[in-house]
Amino acid sequence: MSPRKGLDLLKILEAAAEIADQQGLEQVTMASLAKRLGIRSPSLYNHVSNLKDLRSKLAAYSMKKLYHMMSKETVGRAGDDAVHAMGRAYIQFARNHPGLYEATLIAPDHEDQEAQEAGDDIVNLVKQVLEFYRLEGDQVLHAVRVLRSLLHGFASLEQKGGFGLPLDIDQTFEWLLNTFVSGIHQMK
Amino acid sequence: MSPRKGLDLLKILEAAAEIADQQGLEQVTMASLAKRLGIRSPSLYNHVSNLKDLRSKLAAYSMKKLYHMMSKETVGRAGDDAVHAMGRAYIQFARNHPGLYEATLIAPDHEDQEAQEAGDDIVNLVKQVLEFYRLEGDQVLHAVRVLRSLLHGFASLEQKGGFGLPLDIDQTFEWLLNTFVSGIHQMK
DNA sequence: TATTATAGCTAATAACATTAGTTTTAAACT
DNA sequence: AGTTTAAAACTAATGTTATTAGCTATAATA
Repeated sequence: MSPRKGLDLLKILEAAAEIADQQGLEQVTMASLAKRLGIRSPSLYNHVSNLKDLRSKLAAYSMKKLYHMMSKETVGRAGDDAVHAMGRAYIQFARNHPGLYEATLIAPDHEDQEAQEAGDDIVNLVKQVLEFYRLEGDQVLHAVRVLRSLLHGFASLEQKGGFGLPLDIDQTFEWLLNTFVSGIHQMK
Repeated sequence: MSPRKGLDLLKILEAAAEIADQQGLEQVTMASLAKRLGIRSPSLYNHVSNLKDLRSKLAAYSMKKLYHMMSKETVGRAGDDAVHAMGRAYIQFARNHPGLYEATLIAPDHEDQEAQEAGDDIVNLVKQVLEFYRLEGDQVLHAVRVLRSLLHGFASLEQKGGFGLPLDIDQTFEWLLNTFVSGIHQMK
């Protein structure tokens, strides 16, 4: 009836994001995405070069959203308070957007400039928050890695249902953040 | 020329494990596995009921191997020493068997008894190691979750190339374990 | 108004998982 | 030893996927 829908990359990624969050990242296929957009799957190749490219673009899209969430909650805060706020924002994002969170972990294609940058932005944000503690030399970078490991590990295990035990999960998360900050203070 | 090869589930899983470690978990398909075993893919259905079942069985297989590595390195050790040894064993496994490590994270099918048990074994092992610290009440369970989060987060990020920075990764890992144990001591 | 780049389309191919139905062999039982 | 049988292999076929090639129509531009 009407070729030429007003499709652009953003609308495509939003549709992909919905599928990912509702049905899981692996359900984001050229076929399912085309169906949701009301077009035939070969038409998608006018916008992305293949499935891998789509996933890479979705990764960049997701990381930007995550970065936005994290930075929004971190402004006006510092030290332990900022670490807690940032951590909660991270976990909240993973809970609200399970599919997009998965997408943030897609191995960053070294070709893809945009995905690369989005990842760097997040690292720099965390680094900025941890500057507060005035760690020496490389210590800040180690701390960034450790905090990322904690947050990602927690989010990933929670998402996969890895915490089978009937024990308050939010309490665990507070415990986790406290462990980290007390570890940081110790390092000095 | 010769139907009736001496195939059994173990040999099939070993072949699947090789593919996973060499080419990535997503490359473990009915087609590639059959080719490696020298049979046609429909024949695999005499041993597993479908691809999902194969992946679930591979998950159980992987968790058993991981458990074995971890427990082997933990006997005869206690406290901080045991935590470090266990942590190193975990990371070593993820490095030596990237595909199998991915497989340990396959969402445990609630049907699959064996995968369930293998997961419980690991949790119990970690718990046993942390009993040393004589934490109160639910604290041990929180600690188990936090340690798992740390280890998994680190392994996963390292595997995905998430630590882009040119900074010694083993040093980060020591930092991580130290943070954890110092956090634990703090909790008491 | 004529041109052109592009966003959609259909048709076709190759890879995959899976099912149905068949053959063959190794073991189990007369 | 000879017969039966369950299981492990097979071929053939179906449906889904990603992807490429080539066609068509339309929206923007000249």
